[in-house]
Amino acid sequence: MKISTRARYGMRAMLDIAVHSDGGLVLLKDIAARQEISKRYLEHMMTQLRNSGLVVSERGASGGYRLARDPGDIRLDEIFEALEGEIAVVECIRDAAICSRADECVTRDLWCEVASAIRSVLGTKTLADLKKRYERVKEQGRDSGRGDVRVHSSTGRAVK
Amino acid sequence: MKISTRARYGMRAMLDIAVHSDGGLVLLKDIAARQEISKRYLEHMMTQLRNSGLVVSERGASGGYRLARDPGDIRLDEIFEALEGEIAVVECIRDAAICSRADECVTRDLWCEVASAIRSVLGTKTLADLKKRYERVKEQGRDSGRGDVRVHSSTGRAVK
DNA sequence: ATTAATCCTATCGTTATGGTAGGGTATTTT
DNA sequence: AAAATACCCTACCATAACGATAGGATTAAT
Repeated sequence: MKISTRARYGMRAMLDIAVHSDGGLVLLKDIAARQEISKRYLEHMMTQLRNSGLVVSERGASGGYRLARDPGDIRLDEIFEALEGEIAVVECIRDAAICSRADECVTRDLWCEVASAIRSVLGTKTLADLKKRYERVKEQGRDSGRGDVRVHSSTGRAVK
Repeated sequence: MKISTRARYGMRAMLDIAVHSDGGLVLLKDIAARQEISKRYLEHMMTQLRNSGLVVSERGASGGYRLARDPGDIRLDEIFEALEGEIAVVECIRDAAICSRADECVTRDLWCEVASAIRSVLGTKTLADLKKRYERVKEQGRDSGRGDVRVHSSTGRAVK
């Protein structure tokens, strides 16, 4: 169970637009450069995001992308599902031959709970929240960059 | 983002063993028949579960499988990870070139939250819980089986 | 020895993933 | 008008994962 690069790159691209658009358009070229993602590959993700109505594009010279809505109005599960498809689906929804089995139903309920749990993380946050977090992290990195790194106990990651 | 058949079948197999072993061994053949899964295919999942120390097997005629531990001592995330691999991993954990970027860290934190959410569903339930649920559902099905089908409000599935 | 069970390994077709590429279309700038 | 710029559409490709099947090897009871 992994998160695809499409979802990761796409999420980063959305954040990048939210951060770098000052009301204007953001260039694919610039997103690709900042995020260190192949421009050609990122195009696909932008297409998916556009088809899902999360960004709008303008063509031609000095075209580019911008968010279709206010960052506070774009939930992260929308971004995720645009790139990754429906969250944690179990296919057996309308397969009566399988779903009539009580034990199958029990495990199916479990998978539904898993899907809900994911949605409750991504569905309660917006791009504005992510942007806020980004700015906080960036700020902290600036005034406490002295080389000492605190490590989070459970994840083993650098923290702060 | 889908849950693989391996995980679904394997979880059902574990539940099947929990339900049908009366202290003794459960035959692969019987699990496969009850769960309507190809015996040959289910073998693979049993191998994974055995290698993860969740079931033990006895070979030879009148061999079979049984749970390695008490059902109450087998967490569902253990089963899941045995079949599906580590939950919602992001690969960039020790890739410093990527992780030194503040914005990447922000999205990475998000994926970690997603993983935690999944773990908090599967890690707080045991096979004994699932078995209990199964028996409750089975019980309800027996004394209210009059052809009318109740539909679950949120999932839209038949409950009964 | 026969039988019945798990075990190991290989194979196979299909789909998904990650990524590249060529050429087309729209728009601005010169 | 033409060049430049930027998005857009479609195809392709290599690899890996997925779902499933199969042959034969072990192990142990009868």
